[in-house]
Amino acid sequence: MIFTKTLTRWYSENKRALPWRKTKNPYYIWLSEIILQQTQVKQGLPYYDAFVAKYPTVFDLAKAPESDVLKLWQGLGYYSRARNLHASAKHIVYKLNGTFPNNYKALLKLKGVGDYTASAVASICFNEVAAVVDGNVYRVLSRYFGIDTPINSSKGTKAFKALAQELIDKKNPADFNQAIMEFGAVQCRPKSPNCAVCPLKNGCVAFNKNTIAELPVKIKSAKAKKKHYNFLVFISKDQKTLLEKRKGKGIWQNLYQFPLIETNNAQSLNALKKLLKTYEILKDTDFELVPYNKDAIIHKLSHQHLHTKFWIVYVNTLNANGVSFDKVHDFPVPALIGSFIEDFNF
DNA sequence: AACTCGGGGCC
DNA sequence: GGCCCAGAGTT
Repeated sequence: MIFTKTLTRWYSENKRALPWRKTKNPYYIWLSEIILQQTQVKQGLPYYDAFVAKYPTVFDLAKAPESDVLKLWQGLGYYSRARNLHASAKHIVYKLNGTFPNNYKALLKLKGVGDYTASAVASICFNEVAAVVDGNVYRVLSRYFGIDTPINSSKGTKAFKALAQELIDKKNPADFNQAIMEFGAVQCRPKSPNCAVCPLKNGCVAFNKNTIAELPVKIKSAKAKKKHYNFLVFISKDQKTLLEKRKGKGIWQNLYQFPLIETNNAQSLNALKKLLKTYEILKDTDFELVPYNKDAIIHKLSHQHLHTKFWIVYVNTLNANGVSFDKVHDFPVPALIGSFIEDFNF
């Protein structure tokens, strides 16, 4: 088909030189695909290099403590990717005897590997004819074929997967999959795509009907909820502070933070001081409370806007859980906390 | 089918 | 402010 041929030719002439394109080692391809989930190449690239340097093989990754893996992942977001990456590395090493899964069905069983990643690794490393469907593929196909089925409806998911599977180059699935994604990222961009020099514009329905800007169609997601976070930055006279590990289901699982008080609205100095007097750690001890930032820092996540204040709590001593200032940098923390730690200059 | 999970970059 | 990004897992 002309679409498939044109795309693979375009790719051979225009592909970017990226480190994971120099190898077919499934460990490296898997690693790159996990890092690139919901993440642009520019943002993921330094993390890929860092992981390859620190964990050159799946055995090195499997041996590492989870906390080290999260530390290296710090700042990239979607931390379940790091936790699942590590868990799957351990599974491959200790349950599969270090033999990497070598087909779509087996890859799909790994934690953190869904339809997209299983297809990507299977096609790139093992030449399996498994079409990838990511954000780029949705965009390219919806425009070229003029499809307005919402890409995030169950109907759309199935339809685009089937279409991609039909179009994939059966002789060279690896290059076709990478070609259509690269084309979406570089040429058929979400905003201001470069239609002027597009090799597919003659057959592109959206280009010819001038509906490029309307495609792909996507069902809107709910607006982000506003939350109020008050972080307590304890400072003791012997240069220690407190960090706690986040547990349970929510954001930043297994990362560390300063003790947090979530409130329904912004707190004044006096209101927070009152709250702290009943706070377990401070029940019978004197403390001094000083706000660090006057205006709340608004940290934006996909589904939450965190209106954040850091409060410095001066105390005489801390219990055995106190963390020396020079150790603070060793903990994996969310970007929001990391920025504070840098700014505060522990 | 809807919701949750990050952070950065663009308009 | 809204949208997007080499998506996956849970409810």
